[in-house]
Parts: sequence; C-alpha cells; structure tokens
Amino acid sequence: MVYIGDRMSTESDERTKPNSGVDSPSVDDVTEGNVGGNGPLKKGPWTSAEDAILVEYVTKNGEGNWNAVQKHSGLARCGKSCRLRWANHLRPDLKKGAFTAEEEHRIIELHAQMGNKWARMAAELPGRTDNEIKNYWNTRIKRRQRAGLPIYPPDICSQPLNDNLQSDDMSNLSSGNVHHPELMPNNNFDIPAVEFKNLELNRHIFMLNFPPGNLPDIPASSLLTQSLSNPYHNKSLLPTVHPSKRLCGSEPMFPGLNAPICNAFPGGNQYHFDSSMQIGKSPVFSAYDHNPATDNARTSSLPNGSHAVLNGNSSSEPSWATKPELPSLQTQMGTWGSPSPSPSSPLRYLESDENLIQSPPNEPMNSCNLSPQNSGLLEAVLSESETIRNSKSNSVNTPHAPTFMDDSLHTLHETEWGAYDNQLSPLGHSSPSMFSGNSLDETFHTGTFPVKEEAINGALLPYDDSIEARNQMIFSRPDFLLASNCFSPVKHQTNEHTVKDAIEAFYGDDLSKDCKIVDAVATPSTPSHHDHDSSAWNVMPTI
DNA sequence: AAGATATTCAACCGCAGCCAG
DNA sequence: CCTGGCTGCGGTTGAATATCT
Repeated sequence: MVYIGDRMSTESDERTKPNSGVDSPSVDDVTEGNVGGNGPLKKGPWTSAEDAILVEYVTKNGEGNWNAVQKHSGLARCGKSCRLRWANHLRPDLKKGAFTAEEEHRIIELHAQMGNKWARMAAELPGRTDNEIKNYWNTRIKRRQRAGLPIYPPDICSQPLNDNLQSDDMSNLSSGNVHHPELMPNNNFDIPAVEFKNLELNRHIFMLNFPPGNLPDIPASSLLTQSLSNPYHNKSLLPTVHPSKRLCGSEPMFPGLNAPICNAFPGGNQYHFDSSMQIGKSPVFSAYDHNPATDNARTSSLPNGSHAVLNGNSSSEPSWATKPELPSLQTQMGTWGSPSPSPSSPLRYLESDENLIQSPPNEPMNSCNLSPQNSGLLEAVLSESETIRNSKSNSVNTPHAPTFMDDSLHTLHETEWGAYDNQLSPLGHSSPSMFSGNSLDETFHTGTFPVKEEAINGALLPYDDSIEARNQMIFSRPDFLLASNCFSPVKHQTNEHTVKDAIEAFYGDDLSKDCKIVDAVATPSTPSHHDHDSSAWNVMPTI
C-alpha cells in the first residue's frame, strides 16, 4: 500500500495490522517497492526493519542531515519522518514508560512557566520527548477539565503569579506594558487558563464566605455589589463552563445571553448584552475589571488573538473550546492579573494526578468586601426572583445568611479544606467562578440540593460518612449545578423552574440539555450550629 | 458478549526560523 | 537581499486500545 496525499491509503498497511511496529521488512519492501528509490515515501507506522535501518544509519553517521537518510540508507521515509522517529522512539537515551510523579509535577511547573513549549519542556526532562510531554499534557488537561479541576495547582500558579504581578497592576496591563515574549505569547487560548486559575480562586472565596452548611441566602444586590467590588471576583468572573457550552450559537461574546438575557433584564441598557458588549461592563461576566475608567482600556488592551471570544471569533465552536492549550501563567497574569494567594497563606496542593488537596488561606480575604454600589438589569430581575422566592417560603432557606463581609467565618482548618478539596468537587472549583460573585445564581437558590454522588463523574470522595452531614450542603447555585454537570430539575424545589429557566436563559437549551440531570431532592438546609465556628466546616458538600 | 464511547499515542502536517549559496 | 533546503516546533489526526453501557 502506498500513502498518497492523505494520511494513508485504503489498503492494508502496518497501521491496520495487529502487530504494527514489529512488522517484517518484507512489508515495506513489497508494499512500497521504492526502498532506496525516489518513489513515494512511506507514511504510517514504522516497522522494526525501518527502525533498524534508521538506527544503523544514525549510529554510523550521527544525527542530522535527515534528508540524506533516505538517499543513503534506502529508507522510504522522508527526513522529517526519520527525525521524528529517531527523536521520539529510537534515541538511546529515551526513557520508556509512564511519567513518574516527579516528572509530572515538573511538567506542570514547566508548563506554567513556558506554556506549550514542548520542546523546551522536553529539554528540561531528560529522556522525554516533546511529543510525549505534549500528549501527556493534553491528556491531563482533558481529564482535569472533565473533572472540573484547575489545570494548575495553585502552588504552581502562585509562583509566577506572585513573581510577575505582585501589585495586580491591571492598568499597567491595559496600557500594553507586557511585552516579554514569555509573558505575552501570541496565544489564542489564554483565557481558559485564567479561568482555571480563577476558578480555583473563586472556589476559595466562595468557600471562605460560605462554609458548607452555611450557604447564604444572599440578596442579589449583595452579590452584584460584591462582584463589582471584590478584586478577586472582579477578575474571576469568567464563566467556567466549557466554552462550547458557555457560548451558545456563534456569537462572539456571550451569544447565549443575547436575547434571553436582554429580555430578562428590562428597564435599562447599562448592561446590554450584545456582541459589542464590553466584558468589563457586564455585571455577570466581567472577568477583568469593573472600574469604569479602565474597562475600555483593558478590554481594548487585550492582545490580538489572545482570546477567541474576545477576538470575535465566531466559528461554530470557539477555538479554545477544542484547543486545550494553556499558556504560561505569566501570561495569564500578565494579561488578566488574577490575584495570587496571600504569601502568608500559601495554598498548598498535594497533587497526585487528579487529586488536589488544598489548604485554605488561614486569614480572611480582605478582598471580600462589599460595596454598596451598583445595581442594574441583573439585579432587577434577581430582585424580582427573590421576591417571588420569598413569597413562597423561607423555610428552606438557610437561617443564617452571612455576607461576604463575614470574615468571622473564615477561620478554617486545613484538614477540612483538604478534605473538601479532595473531593474534587466541581462546586469547589467551578461554582463560584462560573458567575463568580455575581448575583444571578443567588436569585434562584432556595435550599438544599443533595445530589447523588454518582452523578459527579466518580470524582468525588465522600468527605463525611454522615449522610445527614452531606445533606447539609446547599447547592444553591445554578452555576454549580451547571459546572458540576449535575444540573437537576430540582424536584420538590419551590424554585425548580426558576433555576432551570434561568440557566437556559443564560446558556441556552443546549447547555441545559448537556447538563446531566441528577435526581436531586430538595431538603431544607440544616442550620449550622456554629456559623462562626470553623468546626461547622466539616459539613462538606457531597455531590 | 457486543457495541458504543472514550482515551492514548504515534505519526503527519504546516509553518517558521536558520543558514548557506 | 533573495531563495531554497533543512530543521525544529506545535497542532492535529486517527488507529489501536481501554472502558463503559
């Protein structure tokens, strides 16, 4: 068989054989009929005979001059193919086998520093090839994305974050003062990384403010104002739903929002959701900054091609929906300026592949301040929803509704955090960040949503054996429900329709359909007896 | 057990940089 | 300076394999 033009011919070849890779030389000779000649070059899997020829040639002549291999060795392979085969499989110094934990950690570190510079990363990992690393990374982030986990553990994130943007100087960024090529790779996939980063930050913020069992009944306005005043939230508001789901249709910005949301927010144009909307002006989705003075600058300062969405890439599927590349965190910070954890309260992650064990900040995040400012379309609708909700019943609401200012809640035990994080809860990672401090979600929440564990991808480990304790977790946030792929019709909930409708309004039916329905049963939240006691935090969400 | 779906990984492709002529 | 060849890099593909239903 002969490969012509496309990847492979229709004939049987090594690739279709059960033992491809150890084929006899005769396969090549017969099928190619051009060994050593100038005929069409073979493609596809290498045979052991070809390997032997290549190894022999390189042994004699050394690496390089790959195009000469075909001429002199008789291999019907192009120089590129020879180089690749040698570099990825035949080099004597190659390590075989799976990456060690150490190597994995190194890869994560390197990727945080370099982005998708596989060759450079490979240079730092003796015996490993760029292809190997690339494949590993792509596999890894796919897994983590599925699990709703951040790509980078914060201990890795925080280093470059702290190093590169200690002052969170967004104005500097907005003025385009980030020029270092490593900080500003021309990379279309910056934001997803930021999302994951922010996702993690938001989780911390959320958990700081709302210990499980104490999820608040927060007025929409509070969340709105919080989102607008809280530096963390301000920079962490990108929805973390998979972009392809988040973005309905082909609108470049927040397409799914256009009609439904605009219609849902009457009486103002401040937050008009259309394709020309500036991200920074969205109370819900502003991921960057809410300072009106800098909104425009920051939005416009985004590097060209830095983000498909921002670029108005209107392809049916956002390119970053399918391209998992995550750039250097330096880039992330340089571009978006997510705050890093307090140096005094380092986030300690022990990562073993998918498992993150994170210790909480041991001091209040003073960034969680409320500002009385702002209102708008969202709030109007949210208030309306709130009113409806309140008119139905207060019984399912948590009696204690801490505000974001409630720093007394913030004392946590590391072990509790660790346990929480160890569950790999999509809530933990995704919930806060999807709307990240915006208020929309809060509008719809009413009570407790115990969710079946099995719904969550098997990624969760039971924190607490007590079913009762589990049931204390309030899944009040539709963003959580979405992000965790466990959206439920929320049976028995007074607001069941509100939640689903709102989500559909925001994301479109496709997303709602995408979200796996979980047979959730509403249960009144169990009031914590230690709202201000960290011991209450061992009531962990179980999804 | 069989089919469907997901995952892995080797290999290809196109592009860009370098360099010699 | 231009051109063409070589090399390396990063993205993508798709067969093989594993896992799920």
